[in-house]
Amino acid sequence: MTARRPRQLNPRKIPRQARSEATVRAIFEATIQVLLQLGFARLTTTRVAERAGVSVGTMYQYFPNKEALLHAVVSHYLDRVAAAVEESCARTMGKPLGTASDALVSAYVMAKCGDIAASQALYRASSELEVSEPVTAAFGRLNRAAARLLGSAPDAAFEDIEDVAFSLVAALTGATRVAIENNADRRGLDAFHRKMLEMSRAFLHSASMARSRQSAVRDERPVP
Amino acid sequence: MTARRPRQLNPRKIPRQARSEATVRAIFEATIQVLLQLGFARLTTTRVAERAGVSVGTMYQYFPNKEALLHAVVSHYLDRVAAAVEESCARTMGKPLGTASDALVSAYVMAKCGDIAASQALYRASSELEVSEPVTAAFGRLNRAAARLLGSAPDAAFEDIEDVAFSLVAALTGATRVAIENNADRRGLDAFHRKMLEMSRAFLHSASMARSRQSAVRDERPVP
DNA sequence: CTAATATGTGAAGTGGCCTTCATCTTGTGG
DNA sequence: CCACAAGATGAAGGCCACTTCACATATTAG
Repeated sequence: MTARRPRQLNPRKIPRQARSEATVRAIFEATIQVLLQLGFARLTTTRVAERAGVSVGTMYQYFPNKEALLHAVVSHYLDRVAAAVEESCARTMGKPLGTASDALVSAYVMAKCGDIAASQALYRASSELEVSEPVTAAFGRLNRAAARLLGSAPDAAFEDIEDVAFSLVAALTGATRVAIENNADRRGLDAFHRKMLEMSRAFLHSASMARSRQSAVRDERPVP
Repeated sequence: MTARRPRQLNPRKIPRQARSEATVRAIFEATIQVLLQLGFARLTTTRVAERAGVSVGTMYQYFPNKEALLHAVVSHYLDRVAAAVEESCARTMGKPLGTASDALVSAYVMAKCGDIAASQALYRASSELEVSEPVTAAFGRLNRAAARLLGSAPDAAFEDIEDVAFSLVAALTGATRVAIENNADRRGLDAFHRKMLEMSRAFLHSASMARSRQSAVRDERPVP
């Protein structure tokens, strides 16, 4: 419940030389690799450092503790996904509903499937260990982007955009998670992608039509 | 990947007297409570035993290790959810597509929301700690039940029932997870429930119509 | 080139948690 | 009522991971 942060999560020191930047990158990648190969339960600071080719002490120079490490890795990854979706939404503002729907779905699915290994690894990490805050933040960004996009479609009108956007994004993100966890091969994911395009379009048209019918009865004046 | 099971997961002993059955129940409930109040990372065998009002040794008489405990709790919970959905599907076989869709969605959402606390707690646990096997099993049951249900609808025909069922169940389960994790109040969940009913109907009708159009073109002979 | 600063090292300390087992208590069949 | 089985106890062992810190090495500035 309470998003308490009893521990320091900010980097203890920021990289100033090229050498240390490479170190931090190596630690990031090592974290994902360990997560993938050994799972969260067997991810230890020593193992990550070893895999990254640095000593444990080095790791603790940039991340005050293990939790901060996971937090950083998850946040960095979610940032990229959210940014990709936001950008796609921005490019599609004002387009018809079907186009907007496709853009939203494809941007998300492709961002997640661009690096399936990383996605799988981070689903494992993000689920537990108090990293729920960056997950919630990223979800909020998707939610807002979707709501704005839907609101901008000229051929649609929703009476409860918030609920529609929430449900759509929940279905999209949740289903993608299930698909990636259960069905990692490209073929299955392609089929899944197509079905999600269809599901989103169908849902949005249905939700939009419901409004049209009602508004046509209630008041006739067109939207400004 | 490999579903290795290096550790014994079966109960070390099964309860024979009423006393011990109560003990096991108490341990189950204590596990959920600890999970909810302290999170997975701080769930320890000692704490669960303490909360259950028994000693650690007692716990180890029924569960050979911590992992087995979590496995048992998660499996038990998922069994109930899967059974509820299967039963609802069985009752709805042969009904029109819209009815079937509603039954599937409502059965799942209500099973999950019946005990929101437990659902939240178990989402935390099931994500990590090698309990993915019961999750996969339950998902498979839902998937098969959905596929059979869709196949039985007299007013629908799908060219790829497997993909449709998979995507629908993925969206349903994934979205519900997101909703429960993000949005625990009853009001929001009710709105979510309604939207999922709408999404499922819209998707299924769309997927079914696509088939109708194609089959009408390709061959005219009715399905046997 | 030298001092100052940034970065890297890894053995050792510390604490917590899982698990065991010798022993005690409670229930049951004869 | 007794003996045997089932159930319960919890202190102690052992293991393992996180984290620290005194010291070594590399880089940069002047």
